[in-house]
Amino acid sequence: MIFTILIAYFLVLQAKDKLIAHLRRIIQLSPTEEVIVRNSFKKKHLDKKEVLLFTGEVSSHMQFIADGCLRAYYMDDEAKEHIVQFGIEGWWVNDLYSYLTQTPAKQFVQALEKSTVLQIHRDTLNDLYNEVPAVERFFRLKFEKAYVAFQYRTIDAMAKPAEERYLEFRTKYRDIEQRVPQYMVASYLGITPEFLSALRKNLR
Amino acid sequence: MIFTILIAYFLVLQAKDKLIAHLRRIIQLSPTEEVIVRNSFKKKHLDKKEVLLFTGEVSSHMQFIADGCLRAYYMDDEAKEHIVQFGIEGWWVNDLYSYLTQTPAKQFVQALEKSTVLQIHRDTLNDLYNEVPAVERFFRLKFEKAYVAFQYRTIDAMAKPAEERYLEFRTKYRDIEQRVPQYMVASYLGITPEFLSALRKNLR
DNA sequence: CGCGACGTTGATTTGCCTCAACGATTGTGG
DNA sequence: CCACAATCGTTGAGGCAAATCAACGTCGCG
Repeated sequence: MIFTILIAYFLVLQAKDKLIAHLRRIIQLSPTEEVIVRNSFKKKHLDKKEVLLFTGEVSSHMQFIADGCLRAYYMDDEAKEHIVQFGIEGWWVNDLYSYLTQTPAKQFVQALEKSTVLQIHRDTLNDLYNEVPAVERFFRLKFEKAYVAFQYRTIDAMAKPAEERYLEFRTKYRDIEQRVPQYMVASYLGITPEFLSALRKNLR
Repeated sequence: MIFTILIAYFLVLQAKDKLIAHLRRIIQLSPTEEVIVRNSFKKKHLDKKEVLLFTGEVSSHMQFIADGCLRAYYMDDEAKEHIVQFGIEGWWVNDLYSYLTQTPAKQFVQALEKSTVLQIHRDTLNDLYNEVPAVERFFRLKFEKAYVAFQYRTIDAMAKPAEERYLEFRTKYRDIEQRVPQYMVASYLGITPEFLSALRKNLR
């Protein structure tokens, strides 16, 4: 019993250590600030297939993935899934539109493996921006990067053929490709599983 | 002569007033801070078709459009243009990847009309983030919004047929549609001018 | 006026989708 | 631990959305 508690506590530390290391790669934090940041996040374990955010809910947390693999996706009017984003250790995942505008989410956020995320509530984070300005800088830089990444994804989606996009996905996210089923890669790329299968055959 | 100078000075003020009003819609600025911000930007006039940033150059400024209309676009290997972004009064335009990573731009930024932009140098802006933290908040919020917008554009590009995307563009950017040639709208939507023409015929 | 920039039209081709069926794994309850 | 059901990947036939190519009409403008 005590042993289990110790292990659990150790896992919390581990997860938060990852977060702090992640932040430190981009900004500087004083020891005091580090403590404030640590205390602002809560750990949450997710089983495989567990849903962290449902369509229709309002997203109230930012989520850092300490362990595991998640996806954000939405269902169109024909009940087809479209994957917006994958996330693994060290990534952030959310329906950001819902979070920012406090409107019902259009996306699901779901664990694809047993995962651990660190959550920070919107109000806590907004306070944190004032208490620890470096955190605001962190997110500014983060969003700049994320914005650019999506810009390129958009351009690619419109201008490049599926095969090229697949090959780029492959080199860029080799770790992800091996952890998720192929039909999800297809969904991420905006093509059908059948067509991706055909593509792959062609590449051999 | 003096008269011209007076008009020019008036235009500078006008342009910077627009910028300040733009910032004030999102953040608060003390009178002192306002002056600092004003002095950080330099005005630049652009003729129709003038290029503000060439592919291969490194983008060193953020640019606020005070007046006119610009586009950011890139050329693929087959020398075809792809429009990444339009911008009119009150928008920001740049090859952000180049700006952030200080690598050669892949995009052109070009005026589609006689335009006025306010430029701030990267170094100046980075200093400004420290001097006037509200500016950093402004850009964090800006990029959050821009990120979400591109996320939706990506999803739409992959999941929705061209006709639907065109109709959405139309309602969302009616002001832009009327100011730019139709083939640029097609390029923005990721379709050929011929196909857009056919679509429009179909809609009547 | 004449030229270049822009929009349109039609014929043909192609990239990707739909639907249906079938193996191969995986996983799960009895 | 096996049997059976899901889940996942693959194949192939047929169809549609959008691209390509070529030609032509119409402006606005130097």
